[in-house]
Amino acid sequence: MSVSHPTPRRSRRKDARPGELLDAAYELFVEHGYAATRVEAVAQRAGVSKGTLFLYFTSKEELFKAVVRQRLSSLFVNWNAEFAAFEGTSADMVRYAVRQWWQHMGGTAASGIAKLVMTEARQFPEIAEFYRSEVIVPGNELLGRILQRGMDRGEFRPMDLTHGIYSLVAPMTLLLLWKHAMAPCIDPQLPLDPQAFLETQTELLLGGLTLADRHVR
Amino acid sequence: MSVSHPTPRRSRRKDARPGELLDAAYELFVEHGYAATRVEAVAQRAGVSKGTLFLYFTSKEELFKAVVRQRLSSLFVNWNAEFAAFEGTSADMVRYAVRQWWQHMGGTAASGIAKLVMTEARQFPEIAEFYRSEVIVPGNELLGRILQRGMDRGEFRPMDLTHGIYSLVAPMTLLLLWKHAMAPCIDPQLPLDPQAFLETQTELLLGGLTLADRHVR
Amino acid sequence: MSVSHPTPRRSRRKDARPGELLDAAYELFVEHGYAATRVEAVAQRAGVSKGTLFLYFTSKEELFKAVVRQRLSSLFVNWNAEFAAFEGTSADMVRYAVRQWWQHMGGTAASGIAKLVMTEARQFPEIAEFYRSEVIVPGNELLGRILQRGMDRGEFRPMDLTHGIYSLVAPMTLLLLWKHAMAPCIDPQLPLDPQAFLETQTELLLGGLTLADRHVR
Amino acid sequence: MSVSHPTPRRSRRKDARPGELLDAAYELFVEHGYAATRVEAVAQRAGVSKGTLFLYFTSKEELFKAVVRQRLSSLFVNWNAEFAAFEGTSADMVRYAVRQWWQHMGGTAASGIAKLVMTEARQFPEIAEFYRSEVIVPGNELLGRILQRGMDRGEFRPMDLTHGIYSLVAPMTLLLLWKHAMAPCIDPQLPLDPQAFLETQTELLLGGLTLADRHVR
DNA sequence: CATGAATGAGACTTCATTCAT
DNA sequence: TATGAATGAAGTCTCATTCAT
Repeated sequence: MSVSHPTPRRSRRKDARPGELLDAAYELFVEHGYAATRVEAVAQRAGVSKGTLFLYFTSKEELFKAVVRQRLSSLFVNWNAEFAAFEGTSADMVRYAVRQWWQHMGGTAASGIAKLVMTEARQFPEIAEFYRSEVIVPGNELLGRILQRGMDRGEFRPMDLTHGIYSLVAPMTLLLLWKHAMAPCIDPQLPLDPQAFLETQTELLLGGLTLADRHVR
Repeated sequence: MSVSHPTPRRSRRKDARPGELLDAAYELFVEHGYAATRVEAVAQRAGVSKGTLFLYFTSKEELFKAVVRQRLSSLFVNWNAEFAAFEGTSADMVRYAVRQWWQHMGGTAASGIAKLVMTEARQFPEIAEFYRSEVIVPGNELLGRILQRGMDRGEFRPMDLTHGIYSLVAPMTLLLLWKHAMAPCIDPQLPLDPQAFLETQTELLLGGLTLADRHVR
Repeated sequence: MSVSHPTPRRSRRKDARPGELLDAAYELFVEHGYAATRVEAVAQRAGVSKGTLFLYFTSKEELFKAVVRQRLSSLFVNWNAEFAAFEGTSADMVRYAVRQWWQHMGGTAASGIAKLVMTEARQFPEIAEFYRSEVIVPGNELLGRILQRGMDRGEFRPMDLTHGIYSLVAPMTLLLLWKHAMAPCIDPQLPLDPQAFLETQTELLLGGLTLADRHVR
Repeated sequence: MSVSHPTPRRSRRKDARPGELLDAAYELFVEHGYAATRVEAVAQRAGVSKGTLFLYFTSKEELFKAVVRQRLSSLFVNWNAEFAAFEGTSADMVRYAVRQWWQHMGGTAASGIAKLVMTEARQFPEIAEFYRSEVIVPGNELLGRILQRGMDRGEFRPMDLTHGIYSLVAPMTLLLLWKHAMAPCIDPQLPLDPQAFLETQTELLLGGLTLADRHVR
């Protein structure tokens, strides 16, 4: 409202634009879904006109794909390295992985992407495929390596790897949905503390996975 | 043009119309989402004209709500009674509940409703509220009663009830999403046997929940 | 302006619509060209709304192609038969052909099509090809047959058939352009009586084509 | 950023700019028509930015008119003088005129202007009027003078001057259209050698026009 | 009841034109 | 003078909804 600095209407900042538009689009896509989001609203939120948006993205669909790409890229870039160098029990490794996930994905804006993909995957097979190869596959492989390490080292009991992986994925997925689909509508009535739930759940799973003193007696 | 004898073809099954429309709408809404589903396609699939649809549903939105309502209603009608009379270990009760869920919800066409609610809840708060009161609350209460019973009877160790409930809900949710959001796009590449997964997961949770005879089974 | 008969706004006449739209579109396309013609204007002139137009033609481009197709089709349907049965001098046959052309093409609304094709052929190769195969080729063949007949019968002197054909085509083309491109803009200042010109031109050509008493002495 | 020595690159050929833009615009207008030509494409082809174009031409329409004006101006500048001094038969004069036309108009890039006028005259009456006064009128008068000379000298038989003129104009017009409207689309299938056709056509007309020594040549 | 032709608001996208730098 | 980012009016097309038959 203050007109102190003469903010130029046509500020020349071509490099900043795409990011601003992407951010605006992300929020609106997550909130309203692809179809119900009007490109004009995206432009408006980014502080530019309709036409400007099309200067950077050739179509609404391209904008959408760009949003997903931007938010997902470099999600698993250095994770693998980190885990390769991990020293300690495999149980701690699982705990660490879950905590990392919350810090870099579940608890961040990136989580909205998951809801977006769930919601629109069927209309945009390209997006689904991208999500599969960029998130699901590397994520599953990472978790799989941890579980395998545990079995190899005699920390975890033998198990079906796929089931083990999805056991870890399930609570994460639940939280993503909760956060973006249910909570915004009915939040105060069904509270759920994500981190506490994640921790409890992890321990519960580890209890089932670890050999511990199960067969001791 | 000739109206010689009263052709009963037209009035074939007037009363069935709303149901046929609801079925057609359900399938299309699940497959394409609310926005991408055209009312004309619904009418066509139901074998009537576009105009006829508006004879039974005042608007697309009403049609959508009717679909959700129809699919959710009477989902928990007699479940509670069944469980109230249950005799046996609480672990078996959990196993039974999970199996029932698969039989009546997860494994059936009704499961699409979950995807629908996830995807459209934000656009239709009414739907979200309806889902909450008709599915989430009764479902949670049911599971809560089972877990409480287990604790009361000394079968399960003390736990935070909410977390326990969601531990059971998580794998179910994962499966619903898998089925309706990811699988249709990327199925063959990431196979997951739902029932086997459910069973494994249940046992894993029970292993963590049960107190005493952990290593017995 | 008279409201004698209660003309129903939504008169049900699905079969009449395409023709009305085609007529309206024809006039506007000829007058303003493809790009400068707005579909809404076409609809308006046909007395319907924008949406109605798209009920019958999937796009502006399809509408355009339909216009051309409709106006060109059946132009050469029975001409050939007529000419095959012609008896008389080949010179009379040429005169007859030119007169027929004026009656069925040059002097009618169909002539606007020619201008349309000239104008838009480059943006619509499909149209150009259609015009070639439906108009140019059959037209040229017809004229070619007449000239060949004249040569075979010793009425015309030997000539390059292609040049002969285009000699006949040239004045026709000039008239088409005159009518649709120049005349509407600068008419009163450069008068040209089409039929008289055609006749003069035909006789002039025939004078050059016929052997007559050229080599008599 | 450094302004050490005055870089003459930018001011390379300021004065050439309008000409380059006009050339680029001419080509694109001929190729795609007025509406389908984007000013950005013109600027790009001229090697400048969109903004620069508007420095020289206030609007797309002005650019178009400038193109036509430039190409038409000085087309008939010294022709008349040339013909006034002509010595020889009037038939040769006609042959010479036709050949000149091909050399300076029909066979050159200037011919595209005719197509442009044909296609866009209705949208730009100003252009039509300009074409009339700059091309049609002087052209017709020139041809008219030649024909009149022929009649005055007893070389040509009496004729309607207007018809005579258009008899000469017709094949030229046909060629222009052929070149710019049809040939680019359907060329290889309907070949026509312009110069040979022109010559044949001219002789044919002369045969009809000349009185006496018809059979001499 | 049923139909389906007709409507028109609204969405995406283009592109001539402007203007701060 | 030159740039090119930004604008916004205008155009094509979609689709939920209406209504005469």
